[in-house]
This record gives sequence, C-alpha cells and structure tokens, in this order.
Amino acid sequence: MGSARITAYDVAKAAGVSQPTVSRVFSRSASVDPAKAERVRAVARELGYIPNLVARSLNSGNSFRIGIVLAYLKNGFFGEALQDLSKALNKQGYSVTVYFAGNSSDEVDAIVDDLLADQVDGIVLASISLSNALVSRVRKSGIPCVLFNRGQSDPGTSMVTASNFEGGKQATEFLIKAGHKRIAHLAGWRKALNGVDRRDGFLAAMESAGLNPLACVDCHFRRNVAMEETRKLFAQNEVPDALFVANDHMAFGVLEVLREELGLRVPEDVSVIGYDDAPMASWKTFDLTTVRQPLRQMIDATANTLLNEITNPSCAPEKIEIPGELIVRGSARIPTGTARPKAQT
Amino acid sequence: MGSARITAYDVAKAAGVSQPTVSRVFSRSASVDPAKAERVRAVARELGYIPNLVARSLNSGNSFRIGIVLAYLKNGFFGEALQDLSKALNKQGYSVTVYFAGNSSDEVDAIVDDLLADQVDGIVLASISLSNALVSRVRKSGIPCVLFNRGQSDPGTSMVTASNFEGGKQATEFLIKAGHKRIAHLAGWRKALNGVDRRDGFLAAMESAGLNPLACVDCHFRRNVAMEETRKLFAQNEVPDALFVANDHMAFGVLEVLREELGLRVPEDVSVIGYDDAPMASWKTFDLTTVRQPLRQMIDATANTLLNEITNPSCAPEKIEIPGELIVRGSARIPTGTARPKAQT
DNA sequence: GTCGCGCATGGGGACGCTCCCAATCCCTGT
DNA sequence: ACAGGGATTGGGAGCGTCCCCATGCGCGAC
Repeated sequence: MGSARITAYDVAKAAGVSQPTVSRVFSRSASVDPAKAERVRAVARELGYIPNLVARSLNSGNSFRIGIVLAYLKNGFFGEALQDLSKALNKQGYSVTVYFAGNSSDEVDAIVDDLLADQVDGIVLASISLSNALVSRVRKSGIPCVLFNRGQSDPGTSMVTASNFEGGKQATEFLIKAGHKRIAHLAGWRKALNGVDRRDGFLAAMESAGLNPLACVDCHFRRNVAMEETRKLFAQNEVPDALFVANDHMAFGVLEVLREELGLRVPEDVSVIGYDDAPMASWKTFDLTTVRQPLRQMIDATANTLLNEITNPSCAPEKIEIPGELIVRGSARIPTGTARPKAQT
Repeated sequence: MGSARITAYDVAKAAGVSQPTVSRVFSRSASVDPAKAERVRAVARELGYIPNLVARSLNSGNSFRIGIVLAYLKNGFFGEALQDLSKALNKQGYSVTVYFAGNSSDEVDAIVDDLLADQVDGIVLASISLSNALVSRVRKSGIPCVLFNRGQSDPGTSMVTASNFEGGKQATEFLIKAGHKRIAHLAGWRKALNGVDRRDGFLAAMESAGLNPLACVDCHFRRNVAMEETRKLFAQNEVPDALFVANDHMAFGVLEVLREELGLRVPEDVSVIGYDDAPMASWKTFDLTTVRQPLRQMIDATANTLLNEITNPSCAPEKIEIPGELIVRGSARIPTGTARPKAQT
C-alpha cells in the first residue's frame, strides 16, 4: 500500500505552485517567496514527500555518495574508522557505500566497475592490503580518491596516514631509554608504506643509539605470523628483552605467546609495544603500551581532503601525516625519570 | 580529463546501432543478434563504457542498493556481519550503503528520510540497540526490511536470529551438568529480544534442574556494566561459582575482573560461558567457552529473505531462527563424561 | 510463389529532478 | 503616472536508461 512515491509534481499540484518551485524550495538553489516556500514545505510534510536523490543525481551529475573500499573488517580499527568516516561524510550530505576487495585482479576490476557504475563522487581506499593495481585503476577513472592509512608512493593520489616513521622511532626510543639492548621488531608488511615507515623509524632509532636490531622480520600484519615469529625468536640463543610490534592486533597475539606459552612476565622479562591504540589495548588484560593512531583526526583529514577534491577537481593531491602519541601503559618497562601518567583510556 | 562519461548513446553511434540495442545488450532484457551484441560489447570495452546505474535506477524504480543500519561497529561481530552481508548481496547485484543510528528520535527520523531519499530497495536493521521507533518508521515506509540478530515482537517484520532461547538453555545446562549450583546470569538488554531469549533459556534450564538463579541482572550488552555487576556479585556473601554472560564482548570484561581484580582462577574457581563466538573467543588469552552464532548462515538467511521480499512484495514476513552450537573451550568446567573436543577454532 | 508468424530493431516517451530562460509582477525613483 | 529593475515564477529541455510499440526482415508452410 502507498507504494506510489510522492513526487515534487504531486506536491506542486497540491500546493498550487509549479513543480520547479517545489524543487527550488528543497534545493535552496534560488529564491522563493518565503510564505509560498512555507506552504510548500507544509504540504510536502503532510504528503510525506522526500526528494528523490536518484533523480537529482542523474540530473546534476553528483550522486552524493562516497565509496569506501576495504579488505577486512575484523581488525576493529577499520570498523571504527568506517563508522567515524560515515558519520563525518553524512554530516556533509554524503552517504557511504562499502565495497570489499579481495586480492585477485578480477575482483579489483569488478570493484572499479561497480564504483563507476554507481557513480560515486569520491573514493576512500582504506585497507592496507589492497593491491596497487586497484589504486592505479581508481586513479585512472578520474574519480577523486584518498588513501586512508595506506601509504603508497603514488604521487598522484592524496593520502592520509599517521606519522609512522616518527611513531616507530618514538616507541623504539622509549624502549632504549628504559635500558633495553636486545630489541626486535615484528614488522608490518614490506609492501605497505605504513609498515615500512614504522620499521624505518625503528631502524633509525636503533642506529642513532648505536644498537643493532636483534631482529626485524616481516609479519604481514597478521596475528598468526607474528605469533610464530615470536616463538622462533625465543627459541634462539640470544633472546630479545623487548619487542616493538607493528600493530596492536599482532601485539595481542605476541603477548599471548609470551605469557601463555613461554611463561614469561611482561614487562619484567620482556617489554612489548604495539601500534594503533585499538580499543582493546586499554583492557587490563593487555594493558598495552602503544602508539596511538589519532583516528578522529585522520578521519577528519580524509573527509576534508576528499570533499575538497570533489568540489575543486583541479587541486593538487595532498599528503597528510597526523602525528601520533605514545600511550604509556604497563606492557613495557618505564624509563626511570619518566613519570608514568595515570591510566589512559 | 576524460571526465565526460561515455553513454550508451556514444556506444550506439560508434557501433552503428541504436541506443536501445546497446541497452538490451547490457541488460539482457531481450534478444539481440549475437554477432551484433558482440560488436557492441567490443566497442563498449574499447570506449570504457559502463552502464550508469543511477539512470537505470531512475527508470526502473530499483536502485539495487540495500541500506544497512547499525549502531556500533566496535563490537567486531557486526563488522564481520557487514562484510559477509555485503559480499552476499554484491553477488546478487546489490551494493550496500551503511547508515549509523544514534538513539535520539531526531536521528531516527533523519535516517529514515535518508533511506527514503536514497531509494534503497531494502533495509537491514542490524544493531541490537536500535530503537523500536526506527523499526516502526521503517516499516511504515513500506520498504522491505529484515531485522538481523535483533528480535522485536513486531509481527509484521521479518527477522533472522540465532536460536537464543535454545542457546541460553544449552549453555546453562552445560554449567549444571558440570556440578555448578550457584549460577548467575549477566543478561543482555531487557528490551532486545535476543537478550531476553537467552535469559529465558537460562531461567528455563535452571528451573527444570530445580535450581534458583543466584542472580540475573541486565547489563545492556555493555562491557563496562557487566564488569561492574561482576564486582558487585563477588562482593556479596554468597558468590557465584559460574557465570553465563549474554555475549562474548561482555564476557571478556568479566574474565578480566575475575582474574586481574579478584584473583580468581577460571574455571577452577568460577566457570564462565559467553555468547557469539567472536573471533577473540578462541584466543588462548580468553579461551572462552561460548555459544556460537552461526554468522554465515544468518547472513545468508538475511540476504535471501530480503531479496525475496524485494522480488515478491506480497510475501508474508518470515521469522528465521538459526540453531547455534556450544563451543567448548577452557573457561568453563567440563562435565565428567563429556569428552572435551579438540581445540575448536 | 505468396502469406504469415516471430524475432530483431529503432523511435518515442517516460522516470523525477534541476537548470536555463523568458515572462510576470511589484516596487521604486523621477 | 510611467519606465526600469530586481525578485519570483513557470515552461521546457534535458540527465542516461529502459519499456512499449510499430516496423521490417527472414524463413517456413501452404
């Protein structure tokens, strides 16, 4: 019942005005006599009229929809990011459609086709593991696009990341200041710029302290791989006394191996520092010292950059780095002289 | 550059056919001479033509978009659900747009307006905490809608849930069989049917075993509330020896309080059972015995039900319950005679 | 050989809206 | 009182696609 949608024409008829006038009332594109506008609005409310965004899109060329391409949502970090991004963009009148990309090149092509068919006004590429092929195909499409938390050395595309190099350096310096000498890094993924930057920050800090990394292994940002590498590290002659792990998700697994399997105490036997400040990091179970990714600011920067590119297509791509912050909790030994801040949530 | 999108008309001109013929080739709506169709496809590929879904929507009245309304994505369970649902619907040619609802009634109205404006073909209401006002407003809109994992006693709306009553009963019986007598339930939310059903399953199992619940408190599905209630329970004279917690997210918090704050051993001092089988439940850190929500099947049922309602608007609403399964791990004492299965992941 | 049936095709008209433009109206200044 | 100008309004033409319908063509059957 009532399946017949009310159109602007119906409202116009009922309000005794022309259809374009109704359109003007709802799109504020031009001036309308205030009294008449109010009458139109009243009639529209009564009839339950809501402008049809599809028709508006077709006509105006703007769909007011943003596509966000993800690979996984299990990480938690991306779930939160999606939620915040959606809210930020909704506030500007855009809705967010999700696209999940696998890694096969067929899928990549299909996703770009979907994005084009859906006429999205802008694209956020949000998962680290998205293939580079996707980035270049998206770019070729000419649709404004921002890489979120997913660096790539493509100079033509805007991107927003945390200051990963600085963050890695900061975490490592914290470990060094606490007196650790045998420090290892469980790295992210050598093909993802944010993993690489964190690693480089680690290496730089080690070098300027005159220390040799005990190890520095690629873990693909995968929990299971990080756990396995941890086992290997502690099966060797010289075992680490501190680990810098490239994200929290892996760090949780590392903590599990250290405590449950190897019976080590954290931080007495081994210090652990993660990266992200995922919600779980503050749980007492983990109490993980970590580098916070300032999600809210990254989201805001992403939304602003994207909207800016949409509004102003000729503007140059931006590379934005948002500085992080070391959140000191209980999983890493605290350098003497550093006041441990009160519990940070 | 190249910002001028290719249209069916361009393809038609280049291929020497009429525009409707191009349309027919891409919508397979009617027969086209195979040779000609192939030529059209070749030209289209060369020109980079992709049918404009917006125009198709306007014309056909179907947007081929589904709206999914969520409250939170931090839980993890919903993130996974969103991902699976999106993939399932994409396979049928639908894309998924997300809408985040707060609880204020203004927001609810705004979301329904957005859904209507966007002309979504169907709606999935996916978060437990969505207000009932939203459900009834969506229903009034006449757009096909399925409640996912979020029961409500609205007979007019389809819903897909786990067999929450059975699950609650099963978990409780497991505790009883293990010899527990002082069993408490940290319940979900009294306004959400799946929380209520789990609770009722708990109560039914207790009653038929002739036991009185030590406690049964509403925790709103919130981790912090569950933690606080746990502290209160163990501050009393008679303390529980087993807890059935209405979801895993809360159970993780409960475990934390028991181990870290109260210094209790699990399951030696207290058994804990959760609900959901969230990915983290299998981590050795938690090793949580829990009732699995068969996500994949629930998603499939949701997608099928929704698509069925879209295709066939007059069909009766369906209430689908997917049976769960108790996943036995280490957080609850195991009844003698029950072989503990090998580690389940 | 002619008639007829059926598939393939193009023309024209929506879908609901926005934009451009011309027409109208009222108000002000002289 | 009249001309001029600004604000307001309606008409009409699309936006890119799919659907209805009429036409045309080929082939089989009588």
